[in-house]
Amino acid sequence: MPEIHEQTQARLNNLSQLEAAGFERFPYAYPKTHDAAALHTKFAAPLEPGLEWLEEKVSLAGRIISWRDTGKLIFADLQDESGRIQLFMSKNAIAQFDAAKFIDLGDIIGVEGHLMTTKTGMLSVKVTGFTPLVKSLHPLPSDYYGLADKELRYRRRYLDLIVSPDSRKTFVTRSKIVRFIRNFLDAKNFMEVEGPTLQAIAGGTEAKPFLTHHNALSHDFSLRIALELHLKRLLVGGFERVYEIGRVYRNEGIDQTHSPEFTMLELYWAYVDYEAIMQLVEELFSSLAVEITGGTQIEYASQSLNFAAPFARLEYVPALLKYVPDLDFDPLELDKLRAFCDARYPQWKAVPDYKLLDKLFGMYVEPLIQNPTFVIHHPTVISPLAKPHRTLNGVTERFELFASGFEIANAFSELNDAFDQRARFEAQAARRVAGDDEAPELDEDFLLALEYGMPPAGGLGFGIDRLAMFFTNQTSLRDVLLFPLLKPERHVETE
RNA sequence: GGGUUGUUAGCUCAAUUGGCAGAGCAGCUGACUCUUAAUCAGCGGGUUGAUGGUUCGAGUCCAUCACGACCCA
Repeated sequence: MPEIHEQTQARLNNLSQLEAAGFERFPYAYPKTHDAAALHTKFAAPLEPGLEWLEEKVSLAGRIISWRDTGKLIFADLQDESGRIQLFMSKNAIAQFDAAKFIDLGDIIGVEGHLMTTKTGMLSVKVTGFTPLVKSLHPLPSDYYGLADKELRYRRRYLDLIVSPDSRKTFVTRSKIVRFIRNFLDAKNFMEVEGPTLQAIAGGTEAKPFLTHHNALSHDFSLRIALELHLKRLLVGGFERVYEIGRVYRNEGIDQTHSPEFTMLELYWAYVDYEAIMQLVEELFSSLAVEITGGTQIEYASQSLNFAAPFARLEYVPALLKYVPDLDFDPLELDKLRAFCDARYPQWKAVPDYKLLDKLFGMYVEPLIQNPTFVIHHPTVISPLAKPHRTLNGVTERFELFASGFEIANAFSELNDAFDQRARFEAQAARRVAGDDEAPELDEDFLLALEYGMPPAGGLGFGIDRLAMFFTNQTSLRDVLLFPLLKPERHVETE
């Protein structure tokens, strides 16, 4: 049994006192008529001092986050989802006034009364009756200092949300972003669908999957690492505009831009190519910027980023040639690239040849990109699901949107040549056999679908979380995830 | 995986060279009918993340471990 802390005991005693005064311990409902923000909107400051609107009957419910007892008059602040409002509790207006001293900071209570202003003109609820709804058995973090301990903020997000209005606002904005995207796509006649999260073969990108086991089927499954391959099956099935917003899982490390579980959006649009998707992305992101921030110029990590369409374009291979020092040959000749890198970047000896391209791009080009920019025409070897470029050799009709030095979207004209796709899967499978545990195994089931014929299509994927970082000006992914993955605290065994 | 760094009361933080573990808020008792980080008087509250070591003496030094943060790969 955990020891009962002094402060918890005091609150339990107060709960008993409230019960003795005739209050229920755990009431079932409370009839709210208003919330705090609506009242502040209706009665906007500045207000005259000493007003009293007897006819403005209100009832509110929320958490007590501040309590100033001056004897026969108590001022308290009530916080509900919308905001805060001051309670004015006068002994001669409340029958149960003496029981109010058993209310603790952090308790959730309901109040009824009418509106008034104080001597300083502050809008308050003059309380005529109150109902304790639930007692908080622990003190809240200081309302003044907030919750500074990041670990505690992540582990007990509810406390962070109670005491940090900024944190609460971040998650409200994130929700708005997702809603805006859904409305945007629904207006363009995209259909939202849901693919399986438990998959026999986790494909659609290269990442190490989480493994799990289904008992009744007696088979191991992977958690999905992307949404791609099942959405494409739906194009084969005849849906022409589909999207999914869903959680994907990648068994990799955690840092400021990576989380083992995160939310992706992928969409597929039949009969268009990557140019149409680029226009869609420009329209979506610039209108999203306006929706969330009021304009296309957004502040992120002390830079100003311009999300006004059209976005700049930067070709992948020419960018490498321009920005990688001493690179004076076609980097698609991987043998030469290997020798070049072995001489200059010995730390990459273990990096497979084809990944050197992205290593160089990440080192020399990505950090240069601040304003939203389409990087286009990625090499085929790093784009196993993208259609070859219709005129350029060795590259695909692909683009990635970068901003502030990192990727925020990835899209291409989708490969629908089943033979080409099979060859690229075989190359991945060969790497898997050679020990690359991020390379997926050959997905025969998906190839069969492609063999029935997938219409030409453009596809797009982006991480909702990283997008939320941009539009809430957060530099850590954890701060836009309500419950970021943390290692469980190890409690010392008592026996 | 490597480097740096953090963990002290419910919360936010102190603690000099290794020398009695402290403050503010929160809590408890009392006062107070216009406060808003309310104020005033008094009182409690600690396995200094864990384990071991050095030492007359460890929050402080050393080792290992746990959980974070930041930087790098």
